[in-house]
Amino acid sequence: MTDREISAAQLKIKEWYARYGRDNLPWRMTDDPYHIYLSEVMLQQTQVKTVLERYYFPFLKKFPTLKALGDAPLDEVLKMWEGLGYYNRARNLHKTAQTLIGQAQGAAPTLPTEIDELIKLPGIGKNTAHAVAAFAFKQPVPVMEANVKRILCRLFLLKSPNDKHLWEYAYRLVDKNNPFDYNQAMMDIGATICLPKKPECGECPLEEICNGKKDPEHYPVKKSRKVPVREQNIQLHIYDDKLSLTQRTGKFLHRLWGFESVEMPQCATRHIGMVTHTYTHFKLVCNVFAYYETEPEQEHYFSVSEIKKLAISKVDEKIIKLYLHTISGE
DNA sequence: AACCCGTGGAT
DNA sequence: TATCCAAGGGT
Repeated sequence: MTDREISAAQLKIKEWYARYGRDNLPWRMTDDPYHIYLSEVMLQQTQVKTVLERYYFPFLKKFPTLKALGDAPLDEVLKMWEGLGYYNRARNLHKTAQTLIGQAQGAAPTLPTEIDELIKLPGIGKNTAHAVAAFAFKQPVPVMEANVKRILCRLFLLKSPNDKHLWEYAYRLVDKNNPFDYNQAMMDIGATICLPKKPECGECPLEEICNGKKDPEHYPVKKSRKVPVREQNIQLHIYDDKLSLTQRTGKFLHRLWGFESVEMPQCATRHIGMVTHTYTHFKLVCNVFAYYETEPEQEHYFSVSEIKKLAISKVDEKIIKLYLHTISGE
């Protein structure tokens, strides 16, 4: 594209954004870098609707500042993240807040304004660093996430480009006079018009210059993924109407409370049902067994109301639900 | 570079 | 119901 064509496209984008942009997103209406940073992390691989309706406001109410976040116990942060998934994000958020508190030496902690400093912080990759720089600090840099990626693939007929290539296109197109509006507009166009399936090219401000408008769904090529099934036996240790839960230590669902799997359930257990849960890379099928103990054999036992205070993953929530359903039918 | 890491919206 | 995939990052 020539410079003239790029300028024309930027003008179209700007005009479209003024009329159709999503102007009610709270992280667009604040200047607080911490709020913008939090939204960017929450929105990683997560839809706007989920963050907006269930997580953004409660989290900020509980942790209004970087200082409040870093000073809080990690388990409280995880509890506010419960159900949002990719829990490493919560851990890295907490770690980053603590790092910045340390660097502030008693003053109020602040986020760095430069991309090369932002990207050193855990949980901030190239895109999030660019997003914070553009949205919180008005720097003339592009973002390059799922929406922008799809638009670029269609504009320039890219089937499976690498990120380096995509960043080159993104830098060429960004409106350096209006990086905030430009980037927000690109994400809105991707989220509302340039959809993965059945994009509405007739409504798109970039239709004239788009090379992929004839067969947009061919760009980019979608990769199929197969989801292997894993079977597990879950043995509930029950003592005095309380359940034994442990805090996970591995990479998967790290630090969340839940039930451990066993090779073989002990004798004197009762099969109370099955629970399935589909993750991105595998499907879990759990056979759940109840084991009633006459004296405590595990470390921690929790009543139902005590469990509600712990951060628990969705599959363990399903197991608890099955257990409650079982005992209510007795 | 390929794989791991969660959950739910949308169709 | 099954499938895709979302404001990605870490390893």
